[in-house]
Amino acid sequence: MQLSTKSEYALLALLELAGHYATGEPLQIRQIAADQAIPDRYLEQLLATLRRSGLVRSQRGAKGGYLLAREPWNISLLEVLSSVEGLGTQAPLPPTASLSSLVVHGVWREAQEAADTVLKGYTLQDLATQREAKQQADIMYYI
Amino acid sequence: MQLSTKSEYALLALLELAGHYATGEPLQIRQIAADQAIPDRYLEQLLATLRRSGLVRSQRGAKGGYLLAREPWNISLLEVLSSVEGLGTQAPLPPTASLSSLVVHGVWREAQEAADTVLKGYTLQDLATQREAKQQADIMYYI
DNA sequence: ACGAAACCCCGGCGATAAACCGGAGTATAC
DNA sequence: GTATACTCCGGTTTATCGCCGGGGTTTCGT
Repeated sequence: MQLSTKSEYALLALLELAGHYATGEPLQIRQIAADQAIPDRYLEQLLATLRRSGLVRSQRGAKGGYLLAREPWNISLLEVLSSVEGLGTQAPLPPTASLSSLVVHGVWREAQEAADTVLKGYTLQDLATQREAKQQADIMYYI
Repeated sequence: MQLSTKSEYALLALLELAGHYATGEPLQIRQIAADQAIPDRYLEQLLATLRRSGLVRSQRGAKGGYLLAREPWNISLLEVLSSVEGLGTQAPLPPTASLSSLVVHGVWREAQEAADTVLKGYTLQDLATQREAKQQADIMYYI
C-alpha cells in the first residue's frame, strides 16, 4: 500500500496547474514535466487520463497546454486518485462468495472508506496552501 | 487500491485457524485450502510468510499443521496485512524531494494512517464473531 | 496560406510483482 | 521405519508499471 509514482505525478502536475490557475493561461506538458522532474511522455498519458475524467481541459495547437477544468478548491484528492488509479471498476464481488469472504471484504471496505474520507477532505487548493506554508517555514529557518 | 487476493487468502486462512483455535489441534494446509477454495501450493507460501512474522506456528510431521501463535483476539488485521504485504520497507523518501512531494506524501500518509487505525481496531476474533452473526441472519431469512 | 508549436493516439519494451505449480528435502508421529 | 506433512528452492505465466517513439491533427502567429 504505497503511493504509486503514477498517482504522485498526477498530484504534482495538478498542484502545479492549481498554482497557475489565477492567470487563466494554459501550462504546457514540457514545462510541468521540467518543473516537477516528471518524464514528459509519461505525463502526457496521465494528463490524457485526467482529461477524460473531466478534471483538466486541454487547449490544442500553438500556445496550447492544460488548464484545470474546475477551481482548485473544488477538486478533491480523492477524485484525482480515483481517476488515475481507475477506481471505476469496483468489482461487485460475486454472489458465490463465501461468508468469510464477505466479512473480510466488509472490513476492508470500511478501512478504505476511512482513507477515502481523509482524501476527500483535501483539495488541490489545500495542498497549494500547505506547500506555501512549508516554504515560509523553510525561509525562516534558513541558515 | 484493491484488496489483493494474497491478503484475502491470508485473512481467510487465519480466520479459519481462529475458528479452530479452541481445540488446540493444528489445521493442515490442504484442509484450509479446500475449505476456503485457495490453491494449496500458494497458501503454503503465505503461511510460511506468516510464520516468519510470528503470527502462526507450524507443527511438522504427521498430524502436523498450523496453529495461531497468539490468541485470536490478540491478532489485529493490520498485523496480518503488514506481514503479508511486506510493509517493513517504508521508503524514507529522499531528502532531495521537492517541497510539493513532501506535501503530497504527508497527506497520503495521513490517509494511510486512517485506514491503518481501522484495521488495527479489528482482530481475528472480531471477524469470526461477525461471520457467525451473519450466518445466524442468513438462517433466519432462509426460505 | 503556411509552418511551427502543441496536443493526440497507438503500440511496444523492460522490469517487477502477483499468482501459481513442481520437486526434492526433512522433521515428526505412530 | 515409513507415511505424513511441513520446508525450501526455483520456475512459469500473466499483468501492470513506468517509460519511450512514431506518426497524426489542431491551432496560433505571421
